[in-house]
Amino acid sequence: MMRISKDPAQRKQEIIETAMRLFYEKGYEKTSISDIAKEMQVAQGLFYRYFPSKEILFETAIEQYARKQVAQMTSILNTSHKTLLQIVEQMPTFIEAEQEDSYMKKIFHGAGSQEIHMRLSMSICSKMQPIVEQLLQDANERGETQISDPEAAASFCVYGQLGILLDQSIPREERVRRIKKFLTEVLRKFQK
Amino acid sequence: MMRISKDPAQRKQEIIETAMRLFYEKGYEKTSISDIAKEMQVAQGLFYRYFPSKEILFETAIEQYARKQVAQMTSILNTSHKTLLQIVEQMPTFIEAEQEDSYMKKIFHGAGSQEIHMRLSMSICSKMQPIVEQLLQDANERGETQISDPEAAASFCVYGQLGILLDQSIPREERVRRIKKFLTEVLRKFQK
Amino acid sequence: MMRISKDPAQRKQEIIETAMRLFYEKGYEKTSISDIAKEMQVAQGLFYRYFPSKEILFETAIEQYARKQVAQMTSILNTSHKTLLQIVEQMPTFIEAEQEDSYMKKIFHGAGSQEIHMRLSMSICSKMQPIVEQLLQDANERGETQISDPEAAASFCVYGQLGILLDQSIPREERVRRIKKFLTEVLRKFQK
Amino acid sequence: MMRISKDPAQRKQEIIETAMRLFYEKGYEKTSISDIAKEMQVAQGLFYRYFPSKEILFETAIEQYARKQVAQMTSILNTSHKTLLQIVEQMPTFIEAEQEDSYMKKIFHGAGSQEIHMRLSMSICSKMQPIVEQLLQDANERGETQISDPEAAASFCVYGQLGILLDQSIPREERVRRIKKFLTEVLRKFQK
DNA sequence: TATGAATGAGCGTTCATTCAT
DNA sequence: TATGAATGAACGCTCATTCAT
Repeated sequence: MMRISKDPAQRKQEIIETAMRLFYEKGYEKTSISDIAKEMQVAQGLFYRYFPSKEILFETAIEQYARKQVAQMTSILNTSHKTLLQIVEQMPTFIEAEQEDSYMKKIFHGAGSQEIHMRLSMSICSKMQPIVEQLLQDANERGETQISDPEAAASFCVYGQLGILLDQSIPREERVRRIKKFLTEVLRKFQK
Repeated sequence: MMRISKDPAQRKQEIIETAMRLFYEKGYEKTSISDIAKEMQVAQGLFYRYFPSKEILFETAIEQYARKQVAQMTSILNTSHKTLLQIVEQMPTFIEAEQEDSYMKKIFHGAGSQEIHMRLSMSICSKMQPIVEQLLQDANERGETQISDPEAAASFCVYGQLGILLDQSIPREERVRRIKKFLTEVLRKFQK
Repeated sequence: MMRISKDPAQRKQEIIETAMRLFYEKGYEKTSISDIAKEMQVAQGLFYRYFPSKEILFETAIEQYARKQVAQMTSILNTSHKTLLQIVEQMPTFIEAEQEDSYMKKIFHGAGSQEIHMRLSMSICSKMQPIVEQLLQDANERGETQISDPEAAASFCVYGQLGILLDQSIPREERVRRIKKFLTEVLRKFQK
Repeated sequence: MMRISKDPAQRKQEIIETAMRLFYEKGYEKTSISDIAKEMQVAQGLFYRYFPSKEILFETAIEQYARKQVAQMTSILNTSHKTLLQIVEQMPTFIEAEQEDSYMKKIFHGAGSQEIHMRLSMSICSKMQPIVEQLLQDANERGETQISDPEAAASFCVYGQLGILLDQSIPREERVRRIKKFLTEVLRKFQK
């Protein structure tokens, strides 16, 4: 086979993306290093120049994807001061936070490995919770709301979305709309 | 090895329990049928008289445990008519719904396979959501509350707990207390 | 399960027949003792009261079936003195020698385990060869024919049929007809 | 263990030959992949780089050996025009068509797995029949013979040899001699 | 005689990982 | 940096056979 040298960072990224796509399509355990190498048209051994093991790759990939999603979702936060209601309105949800990632487009829509789906969702949630908690505290301090347990509240705000989000019998936009509507409703009740 | 015949139903249950314990301790993929057999002091082949495959055992076990938990949690429901507030107060949570199950005692407390933990939690949540949704609808019909989207609300009530529940830096009873307190608070705001 | 006692000889025969049917349908190696027991609606352990091992059963069954077929084919021989030509005309071939055996009906017609098919054919051929050899010697002695190497001739007469017999693109009766016609033709040339 | 890389084509052939030898010595089912690997002093997993399954290896090997044998037997055919009698005289038989193949030398001589022997013989016969049929038709067309059913005749010529060939009580050369003598005798009778 | 739960050895196959080139 | 043949340890699963009842 022809030998193609690439920029290491780029190669690494290529591996992560190919792997995630396959992990999502077939599941982690059912995706072999050989599958990934075949897909990339590259020798199996090359993999071990970039990752010490399959498991590390998996963690790295999940982490990277979760981070990307969180970055997307929080992209509106730091630009200016907003009320919670505005944030709820404007913040992209899990679903909307997808863009160019070829496989990400599928992940909250159709079938695919539930395993990865869940794992990624949980990773995203655990990253979002402290961020939301801070938002709630800030709102409390601004006198905008009166929430007695911001940590618990953040848990409900973040993880509470999962039930609707994972319900694939509801159309995609509908899910987002209802989540936002519900959060808005609750929020109003917590405003002074 | 000595040959000990047992009642098939009992043997099957014994397999489920041993398997779940090991799955929880080591993870699904890292627990081999051989491990389970060794733990039971039984021939490996015996397993296949009771389950056609490891995967089926897994599904069966998760399903059984989820069902048990849900039964526990909903045990107070059918006895009499109660207000939502009473239900929230009295309903056992994930955590409290543990009793005799040798391994269940550990699962929401200490370490162990996140994988099984999550999988079980999700299974329980997906079973609880429609039940809670019905409770909310009933309360609406009784004129007790005014919740515009009971399905979304149920999602937040059920899945929303996960963030707190999974936070092992908080002591166990504390977690339950805070969840109940938060739910009660929100609920009050939705009462007419 | 209900316990049904049967005449041992009958049970043994029942096992042979069930086994042969399954061997034919699925192949020897792919048929398990458990399959046979299930098919007979009988406990697995029962098998070992009648046969010391699966392999012995197989040999016994092949032998019995081959013997039956040979008996069929040679049934016309001992009744009276006949010329070779008459014998060829009247002798049932492999194919025609089938009767009541439910599975035998299929064996030389449609699909099924080539393995058993071949094994049985070979067993039948090896039993037929010395018989045919004797017929040829007798004919020589009667002055009816002049065949220099009756053993070789018998080999060609018996095994030679296989090519046509196994050719399932030719209709069943056609195969028999052509074999008999060819043998008759050759035979005529060997008559003085 | 030392790591010895070889040319893939050569390795594949090495596997085929080792496997065939073991299949012949012990039978197909009783030869495990592990046996083959041990014999080759190679890791078991290596096998699966070359063959997707044991069964495919078997078919490949039988096919290859049958083809080789047929090529040997038909090697004299295309060089020039010959009469059937000359062909019979000169054509190498099954037995003579063996040469360098280490295990082939044994196969038509001594004991060994009847199973492989038969399977190979049948494969060779089924390949030879149409070739012989064509030879007979050509002879008919040349006016050399008058054979009414060349297909049936070919079947007898090819498969008919099996009885003698498989009779291991007769010395090897003797078997060949008698087959050729018999075929010659019959052939003469079919000449005009 | 019959049952069927239990045994235990072994098999085909997979795959993360290594290493000579 | 890249290759891909080779390793070797497991693993899920099957099944002929045994034996307590």
